[in-house]
Amino acid sequence: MPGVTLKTVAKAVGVSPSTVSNAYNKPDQLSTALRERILATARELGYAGPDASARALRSGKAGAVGVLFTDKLAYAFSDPYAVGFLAGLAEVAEEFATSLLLMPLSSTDIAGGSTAVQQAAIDAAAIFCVPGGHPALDILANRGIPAVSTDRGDHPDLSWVAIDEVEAAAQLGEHLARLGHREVVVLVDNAQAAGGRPVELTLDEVGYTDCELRIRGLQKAMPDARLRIVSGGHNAIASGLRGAEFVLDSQNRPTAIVGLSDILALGALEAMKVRGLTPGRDLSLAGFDDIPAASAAGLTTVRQPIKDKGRAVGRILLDPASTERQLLMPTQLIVRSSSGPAPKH
Amino acid sequence: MPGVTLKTVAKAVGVSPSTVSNAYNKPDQLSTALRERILATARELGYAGPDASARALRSGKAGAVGVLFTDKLAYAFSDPYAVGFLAGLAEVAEEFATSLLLMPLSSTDIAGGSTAVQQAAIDAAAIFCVPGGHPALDILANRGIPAVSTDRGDHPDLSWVAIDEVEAAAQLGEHLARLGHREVVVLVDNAQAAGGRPVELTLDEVGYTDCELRIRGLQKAMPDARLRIVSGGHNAIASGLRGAEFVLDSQNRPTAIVGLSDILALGALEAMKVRGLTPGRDLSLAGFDDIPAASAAGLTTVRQPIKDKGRAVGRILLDPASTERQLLMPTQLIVRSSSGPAPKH
DNA sequence: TCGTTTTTCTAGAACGATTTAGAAGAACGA
DNA sequence: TCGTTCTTCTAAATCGTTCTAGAAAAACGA
Repeated sequence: MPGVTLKTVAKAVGVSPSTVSNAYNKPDQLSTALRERILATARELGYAGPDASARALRSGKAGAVGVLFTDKLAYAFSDPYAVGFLAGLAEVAEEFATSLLLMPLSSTDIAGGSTAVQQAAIDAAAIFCVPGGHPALDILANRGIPAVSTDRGDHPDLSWVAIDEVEAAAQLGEHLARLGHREVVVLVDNAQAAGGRPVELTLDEVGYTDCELRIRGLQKAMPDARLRIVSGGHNAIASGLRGAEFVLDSQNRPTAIVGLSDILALGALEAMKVRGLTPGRDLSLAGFDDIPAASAAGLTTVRQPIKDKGRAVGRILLDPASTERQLLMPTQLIVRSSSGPAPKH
Repeated sequence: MPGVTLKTVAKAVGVSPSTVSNAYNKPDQLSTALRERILATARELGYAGPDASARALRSGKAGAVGVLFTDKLAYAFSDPYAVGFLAGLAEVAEEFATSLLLMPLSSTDIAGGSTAVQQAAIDAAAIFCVPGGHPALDILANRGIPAVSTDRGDHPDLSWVAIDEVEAAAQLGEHLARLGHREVVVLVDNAQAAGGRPVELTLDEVGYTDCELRIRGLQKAMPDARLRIVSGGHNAIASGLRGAEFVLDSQNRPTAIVGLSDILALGALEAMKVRGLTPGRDLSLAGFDDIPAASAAGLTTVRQPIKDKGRAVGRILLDPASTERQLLMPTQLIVRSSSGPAPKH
């Protein structure tokens, strides 16, 4: 068994371990000749450089920021919105030669303490659409790991990069109200419905803070409308489809459906297609996020600068020069063909 | 300065550090009463559980697998194909409560030794479309980290999950040959052209093993055709656009363009649109991968089961029960409207 | 020439846990 | 009652670095 360590190399060259360490980390602390000799010997011995864990332990820097995602990791990748965030974050991470640690958020065994959030060797964390009271957040706080969330939290000292959810949703609500919609169904991401059949929820049951705020925004802008909240499962096309089916095949059809993400709205769009309903004429449909597919589908939606959001989170986390701790990003209502006047009856 | 460690807790409870460690890791090694007492005291002191780096150092397990991506990380997220791979991999990682470490592949400072690949605390690595002789691969090998590649390597003992690149491309080549195409341009991902103007390359200059193999496959199936290799930059829509512009605006237009990824082909599609060219009639266009957008665009392409590829890589890396080390995945030629008979002149 | 600064290198103590081997006491069967 | 087997807990070594303080040698200024 070899087990070539820094010590091995040091002995082979005939210097102290500190010197070998310096050869790797502080090249200006030793003569070039010696450094070359050390590096050469290291190569010869098959030494792959300082061990990552040991270095992390001693120096206190892991060289990675953690990313905490809603729900299952696999789901995150099926939403271009989440991917866009990641792309922005990755851009900054790359700039600072930092890795991104994607941690699964499995809720089992939290008490025992062997979740990824606890195991993870990270210097900081980006929190993407994680519901307010999630235990993982407490764990992070406990570990003293600086974190930036994509939702405005309750604590005034928490960092975030977010949008004004209420206002953004209100813009959309006004648009729909002006078009005469009074019967509206809001499609949300919800774990309860993940198993099989869609469920109708109350505002309290919604869970995600941002979803709740968006619904409040809609309510604010459409005081005369009846809002129903429905979920067909996690944030995925199929969930939107199921949720919309449930609604469209029921007795009291709404005149408008709002997906709280474009992905959900696109699922609803499929359900409409199957039933021969034309969006914007027979029924209005709107989404949230403005992912690329939304424009192709002619979906009315609320655009958020998601990649910028990712970049901003990255900057706060990694750039010492960045002093901003809380950032409100702009949103924009994008009206397309999927929304139109409510049909008279 | 607090610095609550395992020792602190041990002292507070009045037991040895080992016992506290066991309370977290081996609950059956101590009485339930004591364990509860330890956990309670830990909570009280604000101890967040065993330090990740220290644990990783001592136990030799980091609880994370690294992911090595072509080019810039940010680029990876703009290709649904890469994202699909990640989704499959994440699914398995989640199952094994393992995190995913996305490492930037910046090529600077390789000699010095402070690249992410060296810094990273990982147990294994997934290698996605990294060119054959890349230094990062040597580093991994040196560190003794088990790795699985998405390309068949040269070494017989390297693990991989791949497709038969030559055969897959040959299928497409036959299709085009049958349609009478003799003048073909192949669009490839290439760093040389990243700066600005598109370049025409020889087969030797292509670099990525899989790209090279695909071109060979095309050549094999179209022995009578003249193949030109062109790149407009990295793997992105804009590069495909630039590459196609270069080709379409030149003297000798081809009758068919093959993008070695759908993303590149979609870029070419845009260039065609601008010029009023109808795909499949004025000029044939084909891609590779079959990403979701390809079907929407009517793009002829070669489908690979990318999510399965990710899952398979994950299994080999994480599942001790998996014995398979080398896996060939099936591919399928998907003919859509973007390819048609070569126009006579 | 002699003190002073700079360069180059080293000793030894952390960093915060896990592991191995084994001690002390309780429980057990005869 | 005595030996044996569990159960419960501990002491000490170890993982592979980096860091702090400082020593030895070289270079410098006057």
